[in-house]
Amino acid sequence: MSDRVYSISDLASEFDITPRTIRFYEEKGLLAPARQGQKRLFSHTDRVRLALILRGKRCGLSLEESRDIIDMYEPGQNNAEQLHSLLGKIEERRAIITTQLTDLNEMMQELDAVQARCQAALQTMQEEATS
Amino acid sequence: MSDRVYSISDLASEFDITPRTIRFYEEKGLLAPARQGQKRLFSHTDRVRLALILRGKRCGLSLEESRDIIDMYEPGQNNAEQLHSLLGKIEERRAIITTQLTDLNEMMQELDAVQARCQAALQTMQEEATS
DNA sequence: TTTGACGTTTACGTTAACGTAAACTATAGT
DNA sequence: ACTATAGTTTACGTTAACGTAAACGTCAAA
Repeated sequence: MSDRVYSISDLASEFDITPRTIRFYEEKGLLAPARQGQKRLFSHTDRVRLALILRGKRCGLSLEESRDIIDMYEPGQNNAEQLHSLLGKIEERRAIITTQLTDLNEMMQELDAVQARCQAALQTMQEEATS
Repeated sequence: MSDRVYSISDLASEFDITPRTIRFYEEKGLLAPARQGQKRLFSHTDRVRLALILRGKRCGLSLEESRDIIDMYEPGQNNAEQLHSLLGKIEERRAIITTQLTDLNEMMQELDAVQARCQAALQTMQEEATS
């Protein structure tokens, strides 16, 4: 377990975001870095959480959704009811992700088709030019 | 070519959105339905465009991004420069989609892992109860 | 004919996710 | 001692994507 710590600007530059963004995530309860005096000290696990938040953003998740998902990853409580609740949430999220995967694959295929048409059109123009 | 037309509430109820949302999309230039007097008349292709917008939303696209992509699907201009520009945009979007697919698959695997742990924990509880 | 269902425009309100600026602190280098 | 660099809090500003409400038109059914 590396106990390397990161300053706020370390993480900001690494993930290409602003310190303001990181403070905002803390304000919203998505991060809870340690402090040294007033300064924030980010641990390795803080860094991982930030990466998870940003991955969520790339997938179109809101910060609240990202937090919900990240919370799933953590040990959490043990009683049966909560475990069942968690399993339910996992199924919900799985359904959403499945839909997204389908949507993205469709978009990808459509882009392929458009690309092919573009290239064909350019090819035709080439031939006309050399005729 | 079915020339069936749809009212605003037809589409709103079909796609489970409000008329306000549809008017907003028109205001932003994403839709341009015909008119019969003041009333909007949506054609089949309007309906398809709306479906594309909503699919974009499910993938986390902004309305502007959705419009850009939908515009790609249309015949558009012919000159070589514009075709090259379009091919460039297609590549950009393809890269983003590829990243999203990777991200989503990662999330899916992580959900699988959490699910397995949950089920194992429940199983353990079951066994303890019957011992 | 009046009521209801459906449509319209106009315009202000709201939430999320930050941006931006002010005013301040702390510390390392010259 | 002075300055640069990096950090802090507080607070108001901004944009996207609608929600909500007001005030009105239209047309068929009771």
